[in-house]
Amino acid sequence: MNNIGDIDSMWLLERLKGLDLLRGFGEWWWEGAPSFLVVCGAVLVQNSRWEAVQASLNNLKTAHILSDDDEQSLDNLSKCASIESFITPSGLYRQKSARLIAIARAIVADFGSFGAFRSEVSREWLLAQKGIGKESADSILNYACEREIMVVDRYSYKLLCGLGIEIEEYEELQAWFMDLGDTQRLYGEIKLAKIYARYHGKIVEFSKRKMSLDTLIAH
DNA sequence: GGCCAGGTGTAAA
DNA sequence: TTTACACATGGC
Repeated sequence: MNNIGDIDSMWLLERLKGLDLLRGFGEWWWEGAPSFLVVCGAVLVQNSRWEAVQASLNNLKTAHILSDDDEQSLDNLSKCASIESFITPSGLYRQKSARLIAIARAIVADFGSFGAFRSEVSREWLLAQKGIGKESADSILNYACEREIMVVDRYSYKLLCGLGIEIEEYEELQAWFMDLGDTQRLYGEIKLAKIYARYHGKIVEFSKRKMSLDTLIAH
């Protein structure tokens, strides 16, 4: 088991520090975030593809359940009996429907509004909701609540595995990448929360395309 | 046809 | 604490 103190890891870290995360290849995820859509997307994307999630979200918008108005969307969803028929494209639709509605109702019950939820919610509260695990919780905290926490996922894990560094434990993997993201503070005016968001997105985009580390660094 | 996708919860050993 | 399995559609 390698760790951040190993020579190979340090070598990698030094090279990745030179990576310009804010330019070149890759897109900003969740343009328009922070939004209640992030909460919905975080659940819908579980074991699914983003393209499928967009189809589900579009169905919910067409049905006038979700819109650009976060408070209205939260209110609408909390009053739904089921959204199964709208979210079939992204799979696991029965449990995702029940869990998303339950989450919306819990937000209303415990915070009263999406705005209050955004500023007051804790990681512990999120993890206590059925259907929200570590990755979904961190996605919501970073993308919807703009907290300084970085999401790690299957791709983050596989990227490091491909380099001979195997870190299975979520928080340990997260700490590894957050150390790296923290070196990007050199971008000054960009908030660290934004840097983490960009970094996670970029890692996924590159990993999906099976690009090498050299390609990642070159872009 | 088989495997995988920006996971999570539950049950059993 | 670890492992196995269900959940379900859609792309390649």
